[in-house]
Amino acid sequence: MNKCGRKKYIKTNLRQMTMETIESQQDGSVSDSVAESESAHMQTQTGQNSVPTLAQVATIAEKDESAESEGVIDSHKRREILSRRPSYRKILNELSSDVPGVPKIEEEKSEEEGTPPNIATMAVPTSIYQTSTGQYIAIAQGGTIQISNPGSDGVQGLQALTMTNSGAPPPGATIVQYAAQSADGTQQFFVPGSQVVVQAATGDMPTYQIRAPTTALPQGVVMAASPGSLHSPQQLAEEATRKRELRLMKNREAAKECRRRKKEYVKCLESRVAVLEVQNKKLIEELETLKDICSPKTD
DNA sequence: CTAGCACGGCGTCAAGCCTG
DNA sequence: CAGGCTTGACGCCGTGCTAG
Repeated sequence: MNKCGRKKYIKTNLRQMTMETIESQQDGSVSDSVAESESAHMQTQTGQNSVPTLAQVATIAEKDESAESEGVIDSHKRREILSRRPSYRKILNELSSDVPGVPKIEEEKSEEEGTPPNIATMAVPTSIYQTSTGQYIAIAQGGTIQISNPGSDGVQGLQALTMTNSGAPPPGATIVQYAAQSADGTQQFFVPGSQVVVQAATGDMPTYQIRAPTTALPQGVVMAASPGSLHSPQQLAEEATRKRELRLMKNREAAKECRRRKKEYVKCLESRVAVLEVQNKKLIEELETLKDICSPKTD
């Protein structure tokens, strides 16, 4: 087994091993909502997609281990076996609803982070962005853009703009009318994910690049200013590339978030294991005490 | 010092799930 | 049902540790 394979094997079985540990802790009297919720999900999924039960997965995993030691791995088969566990967020949230003290994974907090609380109370925006000059841009429902300057005692300098295509915009044809002037003379508009859309150098058609706000290095994403007017094969190819880059960027962020949730989930399970081990130990001691009481030695 | 190993993180793909 | 979201799997890379 090469190192990568070993690593992947460990990673693949980490969750399953954790679940087996917990399941061994679970003995009817001591409820374990993690295992319950997971097995519940398993059962629902088994009905739909023939996902094996925990025992089946364990058995198959053992077979996998032996097969892998021989260097024969059917990754596709393993994918099928291990595919589609319930999401960490779902499990943890169910766990937190069952067991007080278990932290919940927030739904989506990326946009709330870094946004002053007083911004949220001034309107009902669908999105809030921050410009390079520290201003906040709130895009309200209906396409109205509100621009504000954060002051020491609240929000100042509220401005409102409308998007040129507000109303019934064609898909993907949003035109930003507000931009901030950056140090290098380009105009920037901030988008979610701590990145900026920068107006690129002049050409036949205005283009935009997605950059990190602190650096001037483009990430190779070129956005057409008016996708609705694409006709030539080159433009179509650029649009396809742009869509792909956007998808990759989103998936990159999603993968990061997923890993963060996974780590949180594993931490939660580990702490739960620790609690249950203590609980189990206490129960065993109690059982021994009761045994001694019920069957005193006859000397 | 260096090769080898273990481990963690990241980007990407693919497939299932969820939701409007 | 289409499109977005979620997550397992895989390959790659960087880092730290250790034996030679």
